[in-house]
Order: sequence, then structure tokens, then C-alpha cells
Amino acid sequence: MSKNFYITTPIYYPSGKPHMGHAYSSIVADIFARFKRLEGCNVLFLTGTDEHGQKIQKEAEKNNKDPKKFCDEISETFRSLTKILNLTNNDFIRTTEIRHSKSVNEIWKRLIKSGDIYLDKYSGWYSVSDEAYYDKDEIEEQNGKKISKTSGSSVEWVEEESYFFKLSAFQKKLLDHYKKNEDFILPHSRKNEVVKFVEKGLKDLSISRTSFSWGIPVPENKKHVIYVWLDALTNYLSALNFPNTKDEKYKSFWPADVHIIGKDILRFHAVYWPAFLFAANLPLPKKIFGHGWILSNEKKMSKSLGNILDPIQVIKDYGIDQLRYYLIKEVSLGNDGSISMENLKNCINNDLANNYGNLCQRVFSFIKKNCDNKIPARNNLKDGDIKLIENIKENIPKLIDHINKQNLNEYVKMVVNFSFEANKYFNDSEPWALKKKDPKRMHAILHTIVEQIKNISILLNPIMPIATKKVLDTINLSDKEISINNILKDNNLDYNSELKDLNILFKKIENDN
RNA sequence: GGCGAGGUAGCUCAGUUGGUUAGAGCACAGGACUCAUAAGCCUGGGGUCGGCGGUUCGAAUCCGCCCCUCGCUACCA
Repeated sequence: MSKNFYITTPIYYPSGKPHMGHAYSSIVADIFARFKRLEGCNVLFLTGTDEHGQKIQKEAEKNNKDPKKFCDEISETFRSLTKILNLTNNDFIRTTEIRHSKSVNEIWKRLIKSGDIYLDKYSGWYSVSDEAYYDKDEIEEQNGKKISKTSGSSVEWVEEESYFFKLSAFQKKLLDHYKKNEDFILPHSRKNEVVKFVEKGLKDLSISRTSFSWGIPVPENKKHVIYVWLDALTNYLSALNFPNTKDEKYKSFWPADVHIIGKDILRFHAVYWPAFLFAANLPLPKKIFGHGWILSNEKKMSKSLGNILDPIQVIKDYGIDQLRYYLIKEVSLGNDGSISMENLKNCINNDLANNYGNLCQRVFSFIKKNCDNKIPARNNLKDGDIKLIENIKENIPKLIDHINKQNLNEYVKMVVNFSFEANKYFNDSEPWALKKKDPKRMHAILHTIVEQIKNISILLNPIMPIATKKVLDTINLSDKEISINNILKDNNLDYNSELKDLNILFKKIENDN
């Protein structure tokens, strides 16, 4: 009965510290994962690290470490980030694990079998310092030396034996797939880029390297290691025990429902990955969502600009729920979004402290003082009360739709509106004026507002798991009742237990620091 | 250069197939209230909707030209 749902983040390349972009991808994926669980889905949420390649090998050498040991350490910082970000990933995959190399080997064999791999030579102008090949028109001659126009570093003509993947053969199949599956690549603006790119024609792809050794060896030719993208992308299958297609996990979760990625790696996911899967005769993921970049004060974060926002530091200063909420509210998923400390503070103070946080505070302390600290039962509700409650219920399909369309922004705005509405309702109803005059009416109002707080908190739970859990604990709602279904039910609050104490949910941020 | 996206209030953006006085949040100013984290609620100012021209009874919305910003343009991830 419960639907399976498989969502992934990119696996991160641990050549440096985790940054805001990593945090963003992970948080976004976690929010979808959590929401799907609220809906009652059986969710598999995967993240991990991509550890092979020349860069890692060099870094390890520089640090005088065995590459595997080096990766163990850095991978660990990404694993600890999942805790800091409060992610609910069910698994954490590393490309240095055996289960992964098994899976990559199988993919390789399948591509060989299908005849989509051949051995040839790769040649071109290569810059050692940039670790990149340049096209003829990307280089120029200076003092008799060839240099790259863009980086200025010297390049040399290199010929390297390499295995190639017949990417060119998949142009039509890819274009057909894009056409038949409108939402395969999202957002649509990015889809157009990919389509235009593929329409221009595809060259075969070099999928092995001999210039370094830190990678998964080509099964039949150990001089080569498998090109890092063929290696990395396969992780999505490895976590399902892939070579074993009879495995429960594989059967339940492949094809993936959505790969959440940054726009910078869209091509690999939207062109190479489907082509590999076509060749391997495996189903394609249902959706690839390329989100935008997080900019700091309108600019790309860079050391020279001094505008780097370290997610770990921001979380230390302001809290993880706060960062999660802010990123989702402020940035429209799919577009680049600018964030700033100034806006973060405003957002925390307005939406969280003044609006949602204070709503909970004012209501619960009112109940404590006037209702023996128990939620009044559902009695004597007036049309206005019912209308308020029903408004959320009626909007549930719309909210689910926003999530299914990755419209996180709209989702949050709608939920926050419920919170505005609840504050207004409380104000207009003036329960404080009814203590003596009409306690029945006062009780009806308080019942209604608690119902709203409960439902709003459930809806915000995927975004701010810690704070909303505190609120739901206060009204004695158990974990398993935190679900979309619970919102749709009537009259299911706990009227017998006393409310637990709720401390200030979100501290306000002072302006002077 | 080619292809694509966009330029709407001080800031971030929404504006459905062209239709009455162009909207929201934040910021700013004023008011009534007190349950609450001096929070919440109400009211208000502020926009030649990038520029010019065209189609139309009527254009932020359609067409043309121009100006500006941004993305993609193949093997660093």
C-alpha cells in the first residue's frame, strides 16, 4: 500500500571542505524525503562521497597519505555534515566501497557486451596544472609556447590510450526520451539547455584514464581506471545492491524517483547517465532536478571576495532549523538565489520568532493560565472556526502538488500564510476578553487555534524538524501521528494530558552583532 | 559569435488566454489592542511595469528595434 520513493543527492567530491552548495543540495533532498515519509511513503534517501580521481590522488600524495586513508578522513567530514544538517539519509555510499566497485564492474561489462565501448586513442592539448584538455581554438602561442587562453598555463600535446563510450549513438534515443518525458529534466529552462546541447550532436566519451591509478580498474585491462563519471553516477545503483537485480532493494527502488543535483553537474546526469543506462539496458531515473547556486550578497562565493558563508558556522550561530527554513524560503529552487546574513536575521525574526514561534507561545501560555493547561475539547465550533481548520485541509492536495513539482518555495509560502492567518484569527477572536463573559466560546477558539498550530507544525516538520517536534511534543502528539493523514482527521487532539512546557522556540537575533 | 532566460514599489519577487484604481512579503510611517519573544492586528505612502515605436476600443501582457543583466556553448569535478 505504501509507495516506495527513492531520492538522492549528488555524491560529493571531498577535495575540500563542505560548503553551502553541498548543504543546500542535501537539505533540499532531505526535505523531500521527510515530506514523502509524512505522506506515508517508504523512502530511501541516499547521499555519499565520490572519492576517486586524479585530484584526490594528488591531494593524498601531498599530505603523504595513502589515498584510501585520506578518503576515510575526508569522507568522514561529509558524513558528520549529514548529522549537522539533520539529514534523514538511510544510507551513505562511498565509491571506495566494495559494493560500489562490484556495481561499476557490472555496468562496464554490460556496456562491453552491448558493444558500446571501444579502445582508441585520446589526444589533445592538455594542461597538467589545470588538469584539463583544451580545444584548438582555446589555446594560443606565446614566445613559442602553447598556452591556454583562459588560464594562461602551458599545454602540451598528449596522446593517451583510452576506452570510449559510443555516446554519439544515443542522440536520438535521448532526444526522444526528453520529448516523451516532459519532466525528466527540471526545471524546464535547464531542460532546454540540455536538449539544445544534445541536438548539436554528441561526441563519443572517453571513459578511462591511464594517467593516474586512483580509481576502479577496467576489468580486462588494469592499466586503465574507469573514468570518474561512469564510476560516480553508478553509485545510485550500488546502494541498491545493484548487480543483484533480484534484490528487494533494487526491485523496490529502481528507477529512482528523483536525483537532486546542482546545475553544474546537470549534463552528466541528464546526458551521460541516461546514455549509460540505455546501453546497460536499465530503466532511467524518473526525474533529474538541477537546482541553482547559492550566491552570497548577489555574488558567487569566493575567497578573494571574502563572502564565503560556511554552513557549519552559520548553523553554530543561528541553528540548523533556521538555516533550512531560510534557504527554502528565500531561494526559489531551480534559480540561483542570493542569501545574506542580513536577510537571514530578518527571516528568523519575522517568520520564525514573531510569527510561528510567538503564535505557539501566546497560545500555550494562554491555555496554561486559563484552561488548566489542557487543550479544550472540540465543542461549539462556529462556522468561522471550522472554516479556518478546513482551509488547511482543503489545501493539502495543492501542497502535495507543490512538493511533487519541486515547488518548495510556494509550499513554504502557503504554510507561512496559514500561520499569519492563525495569528489574525487569534487577534480578532480576542479570547482574553471572553474569560468571564463566555468561557465556552473561549474554549472553542482555543481548540481551533491548537488544531491550526498542530497542522502547521506537521506541514513545517520536513523543513524544521527540531522546532516543530518541540511544539508537537508540547501537545503530546506522538511521532507516528506526525503525518499528512493526521491533518485530514478531525478531533484527534489529546484533551486529557497537560501541555508540556515550551521554551522560546526561536530566539530573536539582535541587530548589533 | 550562436542559442536561451530575464529586466515590475528601497529590497525579493507574483502577475493566469491583453480588459476596470498593477499585487504580496520585507523595510518605512501612523492607529487601536494586550494572550505572547515590545510579538500580533489594522491603515497608509511609494511604481511613466528597461527605452522607443507599432497592433488594438484597451498592453506589464502581443509585434519590431534598441539598451542592460545572467545562463549554456562537451570530457576539472
